Amino acid sequence: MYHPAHAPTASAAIALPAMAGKTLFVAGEPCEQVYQLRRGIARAVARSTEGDRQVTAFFFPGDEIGLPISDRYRFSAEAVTDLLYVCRSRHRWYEALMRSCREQGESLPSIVSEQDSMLWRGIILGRHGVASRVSAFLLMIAERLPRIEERWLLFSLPQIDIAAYLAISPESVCRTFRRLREMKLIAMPRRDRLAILDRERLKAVASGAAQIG
Amino acid sequence: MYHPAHAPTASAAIALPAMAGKTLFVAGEPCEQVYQLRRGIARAVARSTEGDRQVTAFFFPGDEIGLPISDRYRFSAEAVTDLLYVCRSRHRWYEALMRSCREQGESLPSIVSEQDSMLWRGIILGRHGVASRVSAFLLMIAERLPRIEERWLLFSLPQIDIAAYLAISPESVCRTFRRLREMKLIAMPRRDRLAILDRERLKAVASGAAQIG
DNA sequence: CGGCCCATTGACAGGCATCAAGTCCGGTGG
DNA sequence: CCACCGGACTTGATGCCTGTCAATGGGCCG
Repeated sequence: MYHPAHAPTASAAIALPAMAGKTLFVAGEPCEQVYQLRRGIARAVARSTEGDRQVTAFFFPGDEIGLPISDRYRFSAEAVTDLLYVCRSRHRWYEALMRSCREQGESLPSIVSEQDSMLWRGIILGRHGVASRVSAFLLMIAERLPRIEERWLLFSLPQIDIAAYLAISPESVCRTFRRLREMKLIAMPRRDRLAILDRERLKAVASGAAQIG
Repeated sequence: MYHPAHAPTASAAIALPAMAGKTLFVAGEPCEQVYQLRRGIARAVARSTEGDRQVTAFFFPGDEIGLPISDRYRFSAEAVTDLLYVCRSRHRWYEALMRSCREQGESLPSIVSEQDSMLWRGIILGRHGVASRVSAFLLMIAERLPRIEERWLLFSLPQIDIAAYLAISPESVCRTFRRLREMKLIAMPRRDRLAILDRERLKAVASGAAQIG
């Protein structure tokens, strides 16, 4: 059915749909709701003053988007694929937070999860070399992509969004995918199919220890 | 006496000293304490598997370091300059969190602060061009550096650490500083003195709208 | 005074962004 | 069913940026 994430889930609620490309909320708006993703992939988008658009995070089923820890959203959220999601009010989210805080012995998993995604992007962007960034990215999201069969994952992210996330050009993303395919580290028979063939060597590339091509 | 920052402050406690370079805590250790900085500058350091060292954040007086939202520290913390700091136990921090949460109408400023620092680094690293990164960095920290007189700030960060934060080479940091000086956007008569001479143009460079040299 | 670390400057090579075409694919309408 | 179209992906050629290496300068401390 659906599978229980680390954050408390109001599973009785009916999930709402959103089409690919739709904006869930915009940075700067007062945050009255927190969104929990049930199906599909969403992205966090930051726009600086001059049209400079960056994708700062991707969200997957189970993730909570737009935690109301501040009074306003700190990024915009958009649907990458078609989505299903549920909303909870700011107030109810806080009640759940307090409860889970007491029960789980003083830790705040939902907040850690959001923070990790930001910390991770910083660390990936801190690496030098396109191959390193792309490989690290693949290893990161491979764990969250839905599995089709044996080793095939449903990989429905446009390269454009990957490029905006990794702060490299779409052409470089494409070229790097090709090299990784040629080296048999990954397989991508179709646009939306991915398989990690050699996790160890991919890790080596991600850490900068191994070269490409 | 008791001076209400965004996070409750136990100002009666005697501040502890730490020499420049000392490690406050190491990533992965269970976090039993949260550190509040009173004086000096500290850095967050992330090490990936293979000696790859990145500075993921800088901390300034008033900041809390190592929030125990997880059960283990997610980065290491080191003193950049000589420090004064106070410690609070995990448990007392949670009590204060709960209290401030109720009083301040459901928002968590200390957590927002930590998250913002990570979000910001990601956005700065997402920009292309060394000039852009350095300028954005200067604008960001200028607001937190202690003021000596009129427009002079005490700028006690080694360029090595700036380079590790911005994920560029120390040489590039140095060259960019020189160009910014030549363009009269900033002034640095000494290693540890900084003045922002033309904030608007510096913003233009940071956003990528203006070129350098 | 000497040693060390950091900052500085120059020369050079390589990587990646950019520009420009061309291809593939799904969707739409005839 | 097919022709068309637009967006995303692919591929190649080119130039700039920036990392790297190397050497020098400068401040601090012992």
